[in-house]
Amino acid sequence: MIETLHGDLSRRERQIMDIVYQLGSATAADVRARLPEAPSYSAVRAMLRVLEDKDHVEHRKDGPRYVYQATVPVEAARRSAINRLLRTFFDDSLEDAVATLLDHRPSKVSTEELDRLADMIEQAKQESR
Amino acid sequence: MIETLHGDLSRRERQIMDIVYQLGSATAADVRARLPEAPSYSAVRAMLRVLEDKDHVEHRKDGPRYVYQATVPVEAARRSAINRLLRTFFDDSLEDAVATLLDHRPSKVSTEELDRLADMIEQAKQESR
DNA sequence: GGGGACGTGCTAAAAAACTAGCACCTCTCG
DNA sequence: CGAGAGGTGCTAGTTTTTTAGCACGTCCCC
Repeated sequence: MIETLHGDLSRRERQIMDIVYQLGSATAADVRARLPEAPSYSAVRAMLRVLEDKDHVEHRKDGPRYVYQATVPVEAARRSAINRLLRTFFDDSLEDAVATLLDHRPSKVSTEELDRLADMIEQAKQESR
Repeated sequence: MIETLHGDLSRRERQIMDIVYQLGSATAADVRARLPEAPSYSAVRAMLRVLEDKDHVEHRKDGPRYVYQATVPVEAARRSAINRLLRTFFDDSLEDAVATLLDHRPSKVSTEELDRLADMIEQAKQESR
């Protein structure tokens, strides 16, 4: 059975986890700065504590302050997120997903980038042989 | 400013929207059948009504029953979801995302599929010229 | 035609999420 | 040293989400 990592997070919790993953590690202030319609600082801390309770993040001390990071390594979280995306929006079709990706940000996809993508695919072919 | 479509959904609402997008259209019973730790049928209906209030879904009648579907077309939702994924987990790097995709499901990526992907990239190159 | 299966709308209440505020701790630097 | 700036834990309250149940409508078919 496919279990969606992070599938049971509340709205705020999800927003916070996104930020934590994006930043790699973050203090309560970092998180608050990026939170849409940011609540009180105190509220952010409380939620980080809850997330720690639920084992979604952990903290280390940096001087007086806590620096949080996800307990689940970013690679695993990526996979889970991709799985969800593919399943929800692309009927599990890798091809369709890549098509949308390419189609999606034409300005940002440079020729060099396309070359590297082509290389990656070529290499995947070699490996599957 | 980047606005994350569906970024303000509650936990259940998000789960339901995922199902609605996945199925294309769905009745309350359909949704309930796929909902993790499914609540009562009645609860599901209530939440669909709330989602309709918020304009995230709309319904049409099929005989006696309501068939729901997302108001935001699936293409737009895809883009939004992809944006979020790239930003959160791949530092907006298309390349890294594709790399993870390829790496991700080796068994399911057939040679034929790789060929088609290569074609797509080739075509993107042409167009960017 | 009428009973059952399966719909719906609505309401009220339990549960979860979200929030602010207070008391206290810990660094920094004049 | 000894404020002050900026940390933290906790607790209590509000708001939102999530839920079940009831009253009623509609279709099907025996």
